[in-house]
Amino acid sequence: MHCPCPLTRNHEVNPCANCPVRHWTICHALPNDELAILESFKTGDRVCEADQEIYSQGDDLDELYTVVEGWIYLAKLLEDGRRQISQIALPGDFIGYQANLVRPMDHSAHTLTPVRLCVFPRDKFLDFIREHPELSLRLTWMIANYGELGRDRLLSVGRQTAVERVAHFLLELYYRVRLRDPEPLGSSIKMPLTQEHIGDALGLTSVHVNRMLRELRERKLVQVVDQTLTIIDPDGLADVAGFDEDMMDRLLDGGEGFECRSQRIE
Amino acid sequence: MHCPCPLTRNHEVNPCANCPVRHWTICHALPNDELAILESFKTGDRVCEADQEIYSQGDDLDELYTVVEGWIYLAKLLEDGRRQISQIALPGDFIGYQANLVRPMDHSAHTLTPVRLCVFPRDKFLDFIREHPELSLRLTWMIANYGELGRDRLLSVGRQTAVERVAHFLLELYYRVRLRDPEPLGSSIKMPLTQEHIGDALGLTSVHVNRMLRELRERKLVQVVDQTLTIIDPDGLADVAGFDEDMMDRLLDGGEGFECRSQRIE
DNA sequence: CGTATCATTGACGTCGGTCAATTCGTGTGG
DNA sequence: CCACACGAATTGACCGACGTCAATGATACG
Repeated sequence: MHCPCPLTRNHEVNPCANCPVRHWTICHALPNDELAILESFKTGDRVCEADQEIYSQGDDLDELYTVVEGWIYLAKLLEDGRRQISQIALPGDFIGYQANLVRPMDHSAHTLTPVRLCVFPRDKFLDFIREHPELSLRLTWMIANYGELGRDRLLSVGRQTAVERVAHFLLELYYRVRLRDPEPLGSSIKMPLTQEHIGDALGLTSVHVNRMLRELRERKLVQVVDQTLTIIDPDGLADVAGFDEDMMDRLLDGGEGFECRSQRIE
Repeated sequence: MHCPCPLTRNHEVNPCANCPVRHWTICHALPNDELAILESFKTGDRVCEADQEIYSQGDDLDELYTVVEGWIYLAKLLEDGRRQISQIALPGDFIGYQANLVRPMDHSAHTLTPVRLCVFPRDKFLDFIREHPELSLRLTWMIANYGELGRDRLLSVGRQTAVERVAHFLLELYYRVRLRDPEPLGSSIKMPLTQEHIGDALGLTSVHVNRMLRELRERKLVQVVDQTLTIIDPDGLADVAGFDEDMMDRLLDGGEGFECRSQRIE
């Protein structure tokens, strides 16, 4: 099974060298002159509309994706329909990966906006990775990173109050977007999420998310209007969110160095 | 900084070939005749008492550990002391790893019982891994697995009721222990956790955990007495916990095959 | 024995959920 | 151009799951 969206194979149109997310994803591990390695491994591109299921919990997926453009949410469902959003995937994120690649997917991926995906064949992936240690380390970096974000969220959902959770969530999103697009034009970003999405990410109902957003607005910390998130008072918000320095550093660490290199220098 | 427990360097005492967790941890990736690779990389063993901090949130750790014996919990703290346990680490688990190995630890590790750790040097770790692709893939498998367990817990904490959470937690623990020690002697395991630990793992108070344990006991599903967990009705419990087949499979997947091999066979 | 830790239980309070009504914006068809 | 439908946001009234506080046992330990 794979995403039903149309696949384009013309790599010429989007050579990896021009890829907008090159440095936010796995490919960052490759120097310019080795980019061809991934370019030849890549299957092609898929373009999906907003509000579409890329894969569903239970699917036997045969691809892996890098998000090139657009927003996606990853979610797990209980049998009666209760939903937990486990991650908001942004450009550069690598999705569809699981510890065991031959098992059915343990979560779903759903587009929030029109999306462009870079597609890799699943069955050859580990063999491919095995031959390229730098890619392997970079992959591990990314997977470990997603694990950390997940546990940050767990702390938030398990031990923070509703206002704190919402504040935390919005700040995290804000910095993740900013990392990818560091234009200093105001402190606003486009955020294509409904209050129900936010609730499903935080273990709250949309009604209560609404109340918390009102509170944050009245306290002049943050504003969400018309799918636009504006951070009015970053410090005040960080305060409510329980964001410490280290959390901030970790969020803004794109794995630049990235560890296998910075480690060498030590 | 490293764990203050005494370090023994006499590898002769515990050669890797006799290691009890050999097949539950990274080392599983190595065939017998290559075990020496890890044996020479290993720093030594550390033995810690119960109720001791192996490393703390904020520490600059210079080691990495495989749990050889004993139980450990990993936790994150908010500034005011609220605590979220993010993982119960059992023999075979690899702890201390983070996406960025040179950053201060984003969580703490605390022993629940006396513990024996297999110690690796942190600063040489990635260089070491880079040279051994099979280890690298196995590491990625483990890290990805921890991520999945974390997101399973997130679903539970975010979207399940208190009874469901407790049921889920106990079942997960039970199967994780059984995977390592598949003796069929009754359906009991030793579980060195207080009700407060369980609460901190599930976003509940110990008082409420107590009430839920009572309910589960009265419903004849499970019993916790004197640090011993007894599963009375596995199916009934799985029902309450919202455990599906796939979840079970995933829990019982030690990465045997493990994917890079089973993938080849496909 | 005195102290400490954990388990257990009851009384009561509150945070966040449920239900429902209203508004608003957008798109769509007549 | 207007009528209508639809989804999302917003708000109020009310409720219940879980937290808080406190008392009581039970067990271990020095």
